[in-house]
Amino acid sequence: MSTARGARARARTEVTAAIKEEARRQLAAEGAAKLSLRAVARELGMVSSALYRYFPSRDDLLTALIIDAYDSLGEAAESAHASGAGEGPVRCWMLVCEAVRGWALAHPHEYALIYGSPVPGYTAPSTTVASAARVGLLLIGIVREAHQSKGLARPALPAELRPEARRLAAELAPDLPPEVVTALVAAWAQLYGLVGFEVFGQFNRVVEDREAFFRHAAGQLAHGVGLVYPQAGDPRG
Amino acid sequence: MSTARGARARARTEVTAAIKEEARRQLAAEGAAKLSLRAVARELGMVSSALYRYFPSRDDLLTALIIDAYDSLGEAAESAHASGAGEGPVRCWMLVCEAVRGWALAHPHEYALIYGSPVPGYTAPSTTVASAARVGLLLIGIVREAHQSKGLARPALPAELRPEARRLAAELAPDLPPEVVTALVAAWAQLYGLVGFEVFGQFNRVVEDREAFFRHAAGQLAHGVGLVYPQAGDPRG
DNA sequence: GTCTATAACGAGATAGAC
DNA sequence: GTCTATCTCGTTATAGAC
Repeated sequence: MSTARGARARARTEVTAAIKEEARRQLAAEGAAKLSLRAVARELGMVSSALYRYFPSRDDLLTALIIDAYDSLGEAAESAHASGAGEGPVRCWMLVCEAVRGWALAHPHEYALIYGSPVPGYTAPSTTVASAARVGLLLIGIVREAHQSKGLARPALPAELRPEARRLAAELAPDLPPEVVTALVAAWAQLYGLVGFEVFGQFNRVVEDREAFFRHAAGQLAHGVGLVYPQAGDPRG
Repeated sequence: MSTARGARARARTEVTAAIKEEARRQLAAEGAAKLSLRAVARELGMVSSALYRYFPSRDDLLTALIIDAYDSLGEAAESAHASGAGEGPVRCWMLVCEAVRGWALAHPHEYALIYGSPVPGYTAPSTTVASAARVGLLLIGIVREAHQSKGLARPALPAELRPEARRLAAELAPDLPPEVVTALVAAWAQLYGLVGFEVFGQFNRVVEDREAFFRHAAGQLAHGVGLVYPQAGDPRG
């Protein structure tokens, strides 16, 4: 709010950061279900009641961690996307998918927090949706770029799914063909299936070269939504 | 072991079942992380130490619940598969996928137990692998049937993934083409991505007609592993 | 042999008085 | 912000009923 932030505000953000950092440590050790304000306070040498000046409840601390996790993942995906600017939609798709996987492997407990089992007794407030949508918006943007440069095939769509496809397109990307939006939502879920299986250990003793495996599967997902490698002499400027 | 089981053995299995039932109730209410032997015992009117006659530790109770969940899912998938006998591999694939989804929606907490975030401090013993493999073996069997009746296309496979594909085929299904086995493992993970997103609420306010959406996505997965609808005059007897 | 009950341990959470 | 009394937990040792 003020350009020259006072020492008070600075101290507050520092303590807030320390609380979240310690909470993330506990998340890794005990899981989200056992996250306790008291334990965080003890570890920080504070008294539990003091924490309530920073987070009104345990659930608010959880919400803050969830938003941070979504934003951290979103930033990783966005910077990967930016690094592929001008190299075409397929390349961007791959970079974003690999960024999601890389972030998840580097932050397995935060990944579990946002894409794993729901925390019993906790329901995320709508405050989280903006951060949660970042990767999805990025994927939509990639497909849109391909669509505008005519680099997008039309996936098949059975008649029974046509009403739902129209709904999805109207909700998420009215400028894109409904078949594409539908395929994109499916690919989105499937991407997290691949990542989740690797992060949660389902690929242990099954898949060895997980990076190559993932690269191939992510490429197949791109194909499924209609992304194709740019033709020689493609119309894009 | 004995054909005429005595009253002792019968009582034992009954108490064991009651313990697991109550544990499942707690699983739904509080999550696996907070599953407590004492609470189970209290609810059953027993004393906590008595439970140790049935389960040597809390982790063993958890393991039993995990095996039961895998077996329950496996049975659902297997009976769906059996119901489609003679209707061709694509039909069987769809039936199994829909059975997995149906079971997961009917048992969300048990689904979270086996395919959600790992339980902190718990690592599943190798006792669980046989039950955990049932759905996977079913999918392999479907693909094998298609392969034997020449109803299987060969998916693409980049050179970089060829060694891993050979490893996977040797491990999981030496009689099937490595490209197919690789695509199958990817489809397997992607299937659980679709199911997990629905069960864990990621599709809330996004996908409305989830059954039709899933059916289509599962059909695309079948296509991805090389399954094709039987041709007119297909060579299968 | 098979089970349940009592009691206890060490560790941690929790509620409330001060 | 501190202290304490009272909960919870997993687990074990022991004793006794059937």
